[in-house]
Amino acid sequence: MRNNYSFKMMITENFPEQLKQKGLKVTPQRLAIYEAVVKLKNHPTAEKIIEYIRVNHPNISVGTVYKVLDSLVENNLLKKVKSDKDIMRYDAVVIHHHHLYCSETDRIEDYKDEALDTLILEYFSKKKINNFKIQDITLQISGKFNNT
Amino acid sequence: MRNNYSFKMMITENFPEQLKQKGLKVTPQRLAIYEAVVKLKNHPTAEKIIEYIRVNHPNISVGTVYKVLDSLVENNLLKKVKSDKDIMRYDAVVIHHHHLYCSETDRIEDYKDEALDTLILEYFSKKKINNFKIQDITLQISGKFNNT
DNA sequence: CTGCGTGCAAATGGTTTGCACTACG
DNA sequence: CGTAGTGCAAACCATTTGCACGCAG
Repeated sequence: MRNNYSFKMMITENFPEQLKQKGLKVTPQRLAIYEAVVKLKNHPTAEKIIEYIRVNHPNISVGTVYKVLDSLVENNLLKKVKSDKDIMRYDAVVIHHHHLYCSETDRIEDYKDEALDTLILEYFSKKKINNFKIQDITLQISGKFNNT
Repeated sequence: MRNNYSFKMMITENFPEQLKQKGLKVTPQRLAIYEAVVKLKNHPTAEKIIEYIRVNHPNISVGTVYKVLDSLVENNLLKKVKSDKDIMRYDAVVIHHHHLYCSETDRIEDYKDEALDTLILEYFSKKKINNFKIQDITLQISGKFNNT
């Protein structure tokens, strides 16, 4: 977490072990679904995940996918991402980071910037908000990707 | 927009006139729905809005409420607010501002802070994001309200 | 045995859509 | 007339739920 360049690397580190630590059993369904979220770029919807795993696991049911996603989010192994649409999307990067949104293309990219975080934290260490205790600040940065 | 203390005041300014400017007809339904969003604190859901207007307008239908909300959002007279749940909520404050979230109570408060905006803008005027052109930055500030 | 995890299908619930009707220019 | 706006009810669709089965400890 100290180095920015590799903040996405930890997402695949020993997922089965993390399941065990949380008291969750290691099942083919959970492995497949987690792999789908990691491999699929652009913060997939449940639908995309189902589509992806169906190739190698045609028998995993829709209900199971939602149940697994919920339990992984609850155990902080995945994160839910709100998009402009009212469809939930999922993110395998669970450490603190921001998001770049393009409303035209529905593309969502992770954005980590510790200098920015520090700047904002410093600001709020001086300026308090009335009757509110801050726990977390996440930026939604909207704009356009340059043809990539 | 220059003075912070009154940033919520403009929301009620001559709504019928704004409708006309956008080429929308002034109807009792639109007035009632807009009034509901303004009067109801905490960024109401469609359900809360329906509940509110039902008292004085028992015959406005659910479909109409959704259609009116959509058209007002499209014409920038209201804004959609994403909450943790997958239910849409609406905000009568359409100028740029941030949100304070309390996940425990589902409370959402508007937060305007031009000094903070300036700070962040200055930061990004120096540091560019690769392949991305920023159009808007919105903060989601999560935390807890102090018993108010 | 005990129970977590799964598959399946039905149910749920917020939102949308189609269509006929109305009011107003 | 012509059309934007509305009411109503059915449809939609992402997600949830209930339940029976299966597998591992």
